[in-house]
Amino acid sequence: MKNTYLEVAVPVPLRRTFHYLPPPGVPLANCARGLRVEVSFGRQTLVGIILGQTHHSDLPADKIKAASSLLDSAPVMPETIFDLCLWAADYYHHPIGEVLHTALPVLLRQGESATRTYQKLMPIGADAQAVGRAPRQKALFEMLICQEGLRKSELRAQDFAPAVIKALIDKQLAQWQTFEDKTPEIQDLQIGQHLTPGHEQAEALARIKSEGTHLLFGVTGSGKTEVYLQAIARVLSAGKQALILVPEIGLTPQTIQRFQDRFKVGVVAMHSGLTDRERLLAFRQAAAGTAAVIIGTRSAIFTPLKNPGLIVIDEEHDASFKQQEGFRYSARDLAVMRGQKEHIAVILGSATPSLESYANAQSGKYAMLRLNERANAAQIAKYNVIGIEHQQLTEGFSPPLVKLMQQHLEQDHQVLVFLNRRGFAPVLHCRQCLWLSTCHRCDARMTFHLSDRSLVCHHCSTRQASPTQCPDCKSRELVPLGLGTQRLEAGLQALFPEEDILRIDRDSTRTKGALAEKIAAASSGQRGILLGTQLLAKGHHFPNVTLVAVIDLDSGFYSSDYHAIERTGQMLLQVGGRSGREKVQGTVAIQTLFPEQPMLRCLIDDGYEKFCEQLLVERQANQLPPFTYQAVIRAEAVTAGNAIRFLEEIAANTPHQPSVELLGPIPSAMEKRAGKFRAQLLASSDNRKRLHQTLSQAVIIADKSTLNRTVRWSVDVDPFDLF
DNA sequence: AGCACGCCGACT
DNA sequence: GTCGGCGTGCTC
Repeated sequence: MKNTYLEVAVPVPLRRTFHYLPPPGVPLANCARGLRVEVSFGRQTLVGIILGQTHHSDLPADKIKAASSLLDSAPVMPETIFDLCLWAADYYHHPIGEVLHTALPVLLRQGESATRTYQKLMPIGADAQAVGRAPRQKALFEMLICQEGLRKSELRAQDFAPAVIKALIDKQLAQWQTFEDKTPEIQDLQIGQHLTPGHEQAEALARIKSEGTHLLFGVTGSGKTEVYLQAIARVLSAGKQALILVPEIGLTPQTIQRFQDRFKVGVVAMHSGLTDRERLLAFRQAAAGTAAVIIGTRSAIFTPLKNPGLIVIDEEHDASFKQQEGFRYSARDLAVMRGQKEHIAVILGSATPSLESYANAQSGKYAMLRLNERANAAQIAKYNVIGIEHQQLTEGFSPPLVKLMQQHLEQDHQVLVFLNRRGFAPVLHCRQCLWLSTCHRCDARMTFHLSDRSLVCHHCSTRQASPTQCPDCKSRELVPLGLGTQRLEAGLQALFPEEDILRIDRDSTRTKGALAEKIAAASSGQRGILLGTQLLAKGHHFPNVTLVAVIDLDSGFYSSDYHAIERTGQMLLQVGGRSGREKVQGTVAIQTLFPEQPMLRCLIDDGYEKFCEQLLVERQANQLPPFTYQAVIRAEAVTAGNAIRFLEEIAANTPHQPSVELLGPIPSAMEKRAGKFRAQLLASSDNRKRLHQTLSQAVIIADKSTLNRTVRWSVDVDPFDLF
């Protein structure tokens, strides 16, 4: 009779599984797929997951260890999530052990029980005579029999001394047994009052099927959230659960509150602020069906649901849905795949959908649901492009912009000034010898911060005191070059001495709660100037802002990465959505050196949809995604040249596939970052299957390379950007 | 990734 | 003489 081994995925960065014998005393039949086992692996003890059983192993039988213990009696995740992980490991070419690991809360990775358990003291036998004469022991024993065991809390309530309990156990008349907590049934949901849907919202709701992916393309203020809420209410009334994913920046207490207000009970949030214990609790509640609505960020896509009904991805274009290191999955794409596996509906919502989702909706792969009207008659922002080629700028502001700002302020409105660059100036410069403040760990300039007169590298966070004289020529003529938010703040102070100015960026919101506080102050403010970075561009609405000023568009619009223009277009529309309210039209003023840039004109004059169409034409002409598929192998090494050499080895040894192109390797746009030299190899093809075959082969070469000792590398399928 | 083994430099 | 640097080999 041949040996049967367990095939176990272990959390190590190895693209293979390991064979173990069942734990001592555990029958093979109990070692089912999806159960966790504790195994000794090399000199360490790890928690692995059983993938299956096999009769074959390349290893001699005496080299195969037995697992030390079985940790579950039921799979830690439902079959569908398990399958999703297997699919993701394959699709993203990432080690299966690490993928399964990321799908579990930390405490489950460490071996904690997946279900809530409690201990009960159970009687052995039923013969009260066996107790003898001890009256307390006899009373306890009789009570154990008629109550079918007692929990610790019940024993305490009945005042049984520990010595009495111990005596019964010693006489072998009672023992502790572990029971699984019976999870309470889903509470009676009280769904709050819905708003009356507009006709577009009603139509969108009517078109949401019980299965399939839907793109909810709704302009800002068109009431996407109300559509989500009512779609969720529908699945809840059918006794099912809903999973909502929001961008990292969007999971605010207000967002959670909005769902709680509508659904009263059973709303569970999964955010970075939770402790490991709280995360496990949320995971169990979702898995047991006691949580009706689960709201979370990227990693919540792996949350098991007992009765899955709907997945919503809000702001589906947002970068935070793509993990940018290690296991580089897209939670949005996994959501679509999960929806297929669980036969439930997926709603991707955005005012500025990603090109790929838009294209999928146009081709009919997703159902397109449009919301074109803003609720309560609010108007779409007006765009005002200010060419600054021939303008004399004062601290970054052109005269027409200053005038415009004055007008809005005089009407007691707020003005939001947007610049995606924090600090005072992006570089410090010596007038005498042309020295520039560069970072020694990165190929980048160090940003000058005036508040503490420091130089900070925004790529590796290196901070040093700003020199008072040039390190090279000792001249004292050091001047800050360029604009950052701190400098704009000073400039605005001089231009508008009477106005309140509130700066909101990562530097001004370091301390916990500072961001929420400033946002609240900004939303309730009556008049004045708000100034900030990306932080301000997302999510929050400022009802009294009527003018948004984009100080420098050009750094985003012109980039070697073809994704940049799409992102900048999304940003322009998103900042427009921050402003205006009922009956007051918002204005977005944009300063640029190229006011006639065709794509900018297209976005402003014809709208986001035409902008997408136009970009898709260009992408098709240039054979770029979504018309082709891409993957990047990224590498970084402390030693210059090692990353490139490693990728050259891969490029040279990976068998060529028809229609698959390998481009590079090339040094990354910023070759040195945080002391590491970085390079990348781009693979692209119009044939997804062949691209993945190539990647599989490339990964084998990479694993075999002797350079991979000193090179850190990862595969990035469907990269979000090419830097 | 960890973790151990193993062979060459500056110190109690 | 040792403590410890990180090269390389392996993990069922």
